[in-house]
Amino acid sequence: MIKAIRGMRDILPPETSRWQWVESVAREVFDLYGYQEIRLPLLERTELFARSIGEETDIVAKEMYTFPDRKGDSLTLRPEATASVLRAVLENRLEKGAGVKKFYTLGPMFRYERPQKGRFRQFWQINCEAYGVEAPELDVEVILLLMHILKRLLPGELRLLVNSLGCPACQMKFRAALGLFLINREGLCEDCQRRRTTNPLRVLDCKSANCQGILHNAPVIRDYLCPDCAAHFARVLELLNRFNVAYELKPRLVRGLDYYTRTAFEVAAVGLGAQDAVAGGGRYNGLAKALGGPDLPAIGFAIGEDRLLELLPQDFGQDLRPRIFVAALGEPARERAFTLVQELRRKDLAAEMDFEGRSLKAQMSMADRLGAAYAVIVGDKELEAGAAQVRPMRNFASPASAAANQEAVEGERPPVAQEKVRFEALVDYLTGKVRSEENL
RNA sequence: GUGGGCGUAGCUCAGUUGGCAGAGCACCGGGUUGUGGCCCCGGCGGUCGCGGGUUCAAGUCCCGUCGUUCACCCCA
Repeated sequence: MIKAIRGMRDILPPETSRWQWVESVAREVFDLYGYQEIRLPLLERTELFARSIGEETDIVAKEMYTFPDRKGDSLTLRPEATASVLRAVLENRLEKGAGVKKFYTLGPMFRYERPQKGRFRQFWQINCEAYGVEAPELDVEVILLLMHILKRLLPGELRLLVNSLGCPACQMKFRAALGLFLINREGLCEDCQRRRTTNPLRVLDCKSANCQGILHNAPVIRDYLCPDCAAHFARVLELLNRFNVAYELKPRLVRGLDYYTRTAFEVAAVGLGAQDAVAGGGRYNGLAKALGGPDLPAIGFAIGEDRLLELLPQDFGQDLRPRIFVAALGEPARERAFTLVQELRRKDLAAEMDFEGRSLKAQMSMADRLGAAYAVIVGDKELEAGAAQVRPMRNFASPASAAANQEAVEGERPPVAQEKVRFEALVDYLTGKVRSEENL
């Protein structure tokens, strides 16, 4: 048997309905904040990611699905969406004009990593990007939007972590100071000794307790922010306070992509294991220019949809149960039932029936298992009488009442209010019943 | 890329010192010549991940390999 390749999984029903639910909520909130959807190719020129994410990052250096196409051009399955969105915006001149330009997109990303809890080689992101405005109000609006989506979906506690990474000038000063600090430190773990040269910022959020101890007196980026960056960050925090958004200042928060500037944030959740970041984002004012475009302020975030789904309660999702199950006995009745099912569906009522000529008992059992609200029974007797039996199916909701019922009637079938309804009136009768119940 | 755990029925898992491959759930049928939840009876269902080796005999021991899972690393 051929199986799915490593790190790639099938998302199956009923799980898919939970995904649809999440996506519909996200779309609603995006609408509310004035964001418009943009749909993008999954493949881009390798150069796009190398230049935007950073040659030295792990993502580019060892985690991309990169291969030559038939012509020999180097292509890459997108490892993230930001670079693609910006490319599309610049290519189509969407940044032109006054005001903030707001976009969202969602879909699969690809990274060649070792799979583990909450980490897949194909994973899904819900992505938000806003361009053209430098004001800290936009930073806050984007964070509010993110928290809005998450709070509508998740009952559990979320931690919003916030930091400022400054502008390139601040970063240069800070890197120099950090490098100086690290160069004389003894006792850093093996990884950090490597990071010291490859990616010094990463040393800051090493998980080793030992390293954290050593880093206790390390320089903090906040002390290296230029007056503009400091003012921007102060304003962001002030507004978060004003809107009662709980956050934690995390001076050591750095992000894995080189393009971030100023505001950086992350949302962590409990219950996800080691991969506890549900969403992350920040400002990336320099990226458009780095890609050969204009000077374009930008900010955005990505939600890890797979991880988000992991946190959702099991009963989240749409009700996919059919309203009506039509049980038929004998060939003429099946013929009638098939017509009835189509008529119900034309009235937008979910209806099902059996095509295999199974016993009435088996069909009733199917109706129950599918969760139908009503079973319609059609047999020779009903055809002759010109009226079908309509049986409400949800009388025995709880196992307790089922047991009580069983004892009460002692061997006899529990009394169910089963009605005879003439075929001509059946569709209207059923639509009426179901609609009135749904409005309760 | 590194380290540990685990691969047996559709699912969750048992399987003793190597000796006839099991249970629960699910599914199908019957208990009711035409009525769902519970209960009772019966049935279907297996390349024991794959390849090699040791042995009279391997799900069990050995080697390899693939997958999976958790952690490191990294990130959503």
